[in-house]
Amino acid sequence: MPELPEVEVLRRSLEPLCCGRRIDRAEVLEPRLREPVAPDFAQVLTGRSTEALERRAKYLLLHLSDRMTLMVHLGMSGRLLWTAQGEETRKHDHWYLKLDDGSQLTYRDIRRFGLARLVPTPGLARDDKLRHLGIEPLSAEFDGAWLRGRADGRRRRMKEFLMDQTVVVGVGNIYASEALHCAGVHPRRKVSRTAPATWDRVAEAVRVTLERAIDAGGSTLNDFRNGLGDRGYFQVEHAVYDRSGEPCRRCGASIRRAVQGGRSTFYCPGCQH
DNA sequence: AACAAGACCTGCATGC
DNA sequence: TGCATGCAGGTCTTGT
Repeated sequence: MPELPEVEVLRRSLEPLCCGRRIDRAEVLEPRLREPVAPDFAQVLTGRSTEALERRAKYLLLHLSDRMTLMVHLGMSGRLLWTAQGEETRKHDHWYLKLDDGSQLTYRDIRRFGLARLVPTPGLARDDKLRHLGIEPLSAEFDGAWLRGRADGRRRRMKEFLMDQTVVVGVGNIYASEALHCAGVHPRRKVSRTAPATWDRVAEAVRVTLERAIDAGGSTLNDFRNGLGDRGYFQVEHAVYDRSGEPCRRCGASIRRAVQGGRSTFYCPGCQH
């Protein structure tokens, strides 16, 4: 579910609600996430205050007092939900924080592919999850020349290349398909010897696609919600994702589904080359 | 070294 | 109604 736009939408919705508060209480209900939630999770969090909520790639970084950061990844089905008052916990609620205004931040994740890890803030950039991450696609340094430099001499295909988090972060299965359609580039195209002008189109398409998705509140296929439980609406603007058999809005050809790297890829055979 | 395939987990849609 | 199969937004490890 959550690629860069969804995580950014979540960050923006939560930031004003849960920063600048004291954590009165924390509780872990189910520690078995992708990696076990640390035994001292609740104890470390309790009493600290929340200072800022940052996003790096698909990770949320809740910076706390006393140089501690809570790093959260939503996996495929994770949600962070803010409620003005404490709520009964439900099935698949794995941990929650109670803040000093009576509000509550709950982590819910049906598939438990998510992650919640406490990391000392000074060493954050060297954390093994963050250390190898590539460039932020919405940063000023991200452009066609940068992508081309990373692709140099490789035989990889375009879609796998864009989804490689050590190259550029935040692009997952939906937005790789969408951005490549926007750029008119076939997902199976090899990255080697791709013309500079094509790289410029790809980089611009990634940027524009992600920004539009953020503006639309992200894509809600099944379960994505922002911090307030609201759906996103970018899925209705999808050009190719989950539209196999439907006509391309640009050229009218029938959208195709293929399997690439074990994942569904959607593309238009008429206008992607 | 690069790449595909499998693993992790639950729920849902589909077909018999 | 039940049961079996395949599929889902992401990493991470294993095997070729």
